Amino acid sequence: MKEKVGIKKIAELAGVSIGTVDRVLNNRKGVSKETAKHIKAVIKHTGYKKNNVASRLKLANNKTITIAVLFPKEAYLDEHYWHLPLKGIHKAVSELSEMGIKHELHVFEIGSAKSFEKESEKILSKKPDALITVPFFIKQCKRLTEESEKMGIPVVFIDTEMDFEINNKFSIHQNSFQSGKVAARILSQIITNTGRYIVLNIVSDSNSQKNNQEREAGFRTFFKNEIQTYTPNIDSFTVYQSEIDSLKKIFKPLTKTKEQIGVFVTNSRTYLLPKTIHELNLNNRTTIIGYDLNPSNIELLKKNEIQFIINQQPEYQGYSAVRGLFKLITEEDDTELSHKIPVEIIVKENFE
Amino acid sequence: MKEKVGIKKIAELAGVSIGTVDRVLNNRKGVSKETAKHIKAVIKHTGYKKNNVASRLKLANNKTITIAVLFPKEAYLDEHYWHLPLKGIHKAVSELSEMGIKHELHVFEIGSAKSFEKESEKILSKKPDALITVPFFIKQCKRLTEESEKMGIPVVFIDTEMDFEINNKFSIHQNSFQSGKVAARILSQIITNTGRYIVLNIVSDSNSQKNNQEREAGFRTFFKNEIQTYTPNIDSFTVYQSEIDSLKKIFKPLTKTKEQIGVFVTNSRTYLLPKTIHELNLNNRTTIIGYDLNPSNIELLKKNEIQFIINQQPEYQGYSAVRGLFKLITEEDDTELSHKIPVEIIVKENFE
DNA sequence: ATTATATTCGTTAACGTTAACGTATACAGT
DNA sequence: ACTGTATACGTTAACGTTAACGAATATAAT
Repeated sequence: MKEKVGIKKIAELAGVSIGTVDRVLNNRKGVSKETAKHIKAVIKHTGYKKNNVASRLKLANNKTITIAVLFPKEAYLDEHYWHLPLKGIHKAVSELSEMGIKHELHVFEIGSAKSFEKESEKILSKKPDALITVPFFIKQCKRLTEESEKMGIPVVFIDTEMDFEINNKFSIHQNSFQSGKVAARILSQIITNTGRYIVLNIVSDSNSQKNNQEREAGFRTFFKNEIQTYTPNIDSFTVYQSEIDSLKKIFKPLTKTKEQIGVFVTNSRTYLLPKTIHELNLNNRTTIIGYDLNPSNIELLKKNEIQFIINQQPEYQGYSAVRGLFKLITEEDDTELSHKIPVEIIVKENFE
Repeated sequence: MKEKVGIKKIAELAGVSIGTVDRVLNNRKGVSKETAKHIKAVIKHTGYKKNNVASRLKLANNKTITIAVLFPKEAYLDEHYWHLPLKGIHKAVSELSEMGIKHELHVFEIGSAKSFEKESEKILSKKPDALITVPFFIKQCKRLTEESEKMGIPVVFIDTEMDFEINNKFSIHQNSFQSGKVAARILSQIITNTGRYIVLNIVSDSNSQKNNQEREAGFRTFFKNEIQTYTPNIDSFTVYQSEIDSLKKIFKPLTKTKEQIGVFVTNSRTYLLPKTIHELNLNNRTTIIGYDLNPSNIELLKKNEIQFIINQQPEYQGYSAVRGLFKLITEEDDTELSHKIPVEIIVKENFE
């Protein structure tokens, strides 16, 4: 049975008032060095831990924790992928609302680094307690983290891996390399050594390619490390979303063979492929694995025109970003702010 | 900007003291019918919602929420499956400990309905605020839910589906039927129409067979509904764990063919199979899919002697049972107490 | 020496909810 | 009418933390 020790007990043991104890706990000035040292010793000795329920009750109104969110403007749209992490953020914030926490959504244009820069400046000028965003624009994100570092504002990047190194950065995302390996494992079981493998990067203009590259690297590494018995032929293609018709050219040659085809689409634009596959009548010997449960992908999964989707649990990412930040701010514990999202495989039957 | 309305505001608006408001909120006696009605009207009108932070701060010491947990005694063992939901329970309880919540673990013998009965009686006599357990013994669980219903103690069953119907029951588990279908989907992609399918029930004496049956039913239903082009040969076998050597008899005939073999093990004892497969030299054309990430299964997955594991997120089940109960008790919201656990497919690469 | 200014600390009133306690009124029984 | 006892309510002190306010003492400036 642990003694419940609060600020009062500490004060009593140290022979000072609770006011003074509070001063050292929240390191406010006004305490002599000696007493501070003494009180700290008592605190350590008793193993005192702040009661956040009491603390937040007191602070909820005058010191609300404000979490700024900087997302692509598509987050507003119900049907869009970016809505999902936002939904998770909403959920966490509403669960914690009694603790005095709120969030403010700012949006930027996916294609415009300028708009990202502008909004991040606006956010920082408001001095939020924390920031959740997405590492799309390398240079701007670097700046942002530097600035917020100076201001003592923690930043959490979600969803995408960063191709730059910053200490003290927080990040919640799936390991792209690993997910590529998982995709390869699945396809390899189905296609085996008798079929063909195709890696498809369907890109839009402005995206960070880091994720795609890592995913492909993982995919190829799997075959290198795990498959000793044969060396499969893996062809990679990059297709711009604006020139999606070129998909036909890629798959046309395959109509002449009878082999199994395994396609690994390295991002969420997986839904752009099935039409072509269908038109070329390849659908009964093609297995498609891609990313993300956006409505289009779900639809095609249900129709069995996509066979596997790798889910990144975007809603959970937003949720745990908020939960993690709250823990960081209220108890200086950042352990929940840099975790890996498991690679989740989804098939048609997951929706039944 | 919502007006923050607390008990004080209600009192002011209703022209009574906060004491009286509190009395109607917690329906304690001592309020005249008229004033009660009036106050209730004001409450409804303002959309008042209890501040649980304040409430729990006040109540944490004298009215701790006690959650009884009745688990197989294997839950004590780190390496055992039943340790995982318990771990989740621990996590949630520790997160909520400041809110004044604790749990008490009681254990029963997996083989003994008597011990389950005995412990549940012991638990009820202690009048906990809630109970989390496992629906192993139909009759005893029925009794238990009836008794606790009378006493107003909510019960949450986790992990396993129940084959009995009780209203007002809470349950957190995976849909077995669905998981069987997912397993079938995966195997069907790999084995196709050229190979053989085997469903394996490795049972111990006393287990509820409900899960196994449902999983097999889902598995078979998949082929019935989804596969029009061929009718695969699916053989089912039941093997007692104590007579595990009989596995050899089952698989011996297959050594004479060259076909692909897909084995669906309907429970967590999947780890008992690979040895036999290996000994019969079938491992390079056999795909095994089973359940649960116990250490043995993980080991074999890493060695690629099991190819797929369906995870039921047992830790999360325990976690959300506690979270859900807390929400039920503190805000009469039971929405989080009857949810489905998604079917999660795990492969070797998930561990890298 | 006297006043001004820092430094160090204790006191106290909140935050919103709870419930024990106290008080006022009504109504019963004698 | 008088006492006893419900009944209906208000008052108040907690829960643990926070921080504004003020008091006391020390140090510096004149």
